[in-house]
Amino acid sequence: MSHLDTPAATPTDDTPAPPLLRIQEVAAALGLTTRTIRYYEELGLLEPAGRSGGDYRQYDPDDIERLRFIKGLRDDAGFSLAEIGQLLEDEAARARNRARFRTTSDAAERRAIVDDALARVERQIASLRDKSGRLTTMIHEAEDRRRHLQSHIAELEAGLEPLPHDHHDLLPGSRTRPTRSGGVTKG
Amino acid sequence: MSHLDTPAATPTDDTPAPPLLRIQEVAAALGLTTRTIRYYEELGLLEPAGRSGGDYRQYDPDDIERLRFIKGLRDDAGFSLAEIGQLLEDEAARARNRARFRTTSDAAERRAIVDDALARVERQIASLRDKSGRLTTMIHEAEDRRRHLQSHIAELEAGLEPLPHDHHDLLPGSRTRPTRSGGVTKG
DNA sequence: CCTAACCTTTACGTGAACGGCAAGGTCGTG
DNA sequence: CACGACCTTGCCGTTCACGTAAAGGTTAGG
Repeated sequence: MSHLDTPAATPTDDTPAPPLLRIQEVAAALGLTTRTIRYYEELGLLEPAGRSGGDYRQYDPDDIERLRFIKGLRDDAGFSLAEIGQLLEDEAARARNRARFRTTSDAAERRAIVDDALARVERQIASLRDKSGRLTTMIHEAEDRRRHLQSHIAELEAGLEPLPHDHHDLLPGSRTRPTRSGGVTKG
Repeated sequence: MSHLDTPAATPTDDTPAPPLLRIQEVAAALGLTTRTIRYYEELGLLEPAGRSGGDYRQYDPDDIERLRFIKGLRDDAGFSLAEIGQLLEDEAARARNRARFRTTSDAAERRAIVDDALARVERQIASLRDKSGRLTTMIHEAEDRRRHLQSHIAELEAGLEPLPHDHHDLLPGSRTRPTRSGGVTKG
């Protein structure tokens, strides 16, 4: 066993000892700030795998995954941190349920536990699908506008008269609208 | 009031004179507050169709549509009001372009204007699709978890031994996780 | 052992997105 | 014309999601 490529596995322990990262390494890897990560911990969204002798937070790959998931819910799905807390709490409940599941042998209770887990996951899915569906509607509306423009371009390319047919905006804005020259920057 | 259901169209004007609403009626119809609507106006996101003699804001159906669009971008897509301002500014640019379009007869310029409009709309679509795609990914992950649970239930219903096969979490959380008993409510 | 770079907690500051109140004006119905 | 319900602007307060600085402890390298 001279060609060991993984650091040094004690003979009595064959688990590869996961690499523990410090907070800034995690932050850099995920595009977050250390403050943000500590804030999420303060809210109870995650807890680092461990602490060093000098109380340094130590994060393992699971922590990274969890943080990546949180970031996804925040950026991609646009959930508030409170909502994310709910979703994660459901996950935690699932984990606890699995533990209980393994320690009981009552068939009915097992059934109840799994049913509960299923209900939780389906709530998550419904929540996500709801958002996705409404987003899709908005996309379709935008695509309608694009289709309209493209047919307009086709007319131009054919060298036709641009008869002012109904150009049906999905957004009003025809009647002289706010100039918006300054942008949203408020005073 | 008599049985006049549409206000009163002056004989010289055949456009049906759109119904003008006051701010609270609009707010109630859209599930917003009057404060929110005024705030959006302060940010330049919209401007009421007109004012009454006593400076009351008056909103027409186009305004309602615009507000509904804003609310959609905020709630469904999770955009910030600044981002929404950008998207609306694109819309405003489209409107201005249409005006320019109708006052020019230079084919090349017309082409340029429509091309610009198309580019803007495609930016909007890309922006929305990006969000939608990432959301869809998250849905698939959740569905994977559900499928797994369902197969688990099937096993139980068949009365099988629950051999602890790989239950592959997409979220870690196995290693004793934060209790989260208190919720996210911060002190 | 010394030092720079990193970490810790504590705490106050900030921008976004409103909530809510005050002081006064307007609208419409009796 | 009175009166209640609605509106106006102005301004300060609040919650969320962090930013940032202070005062000190830890870790890795020379």
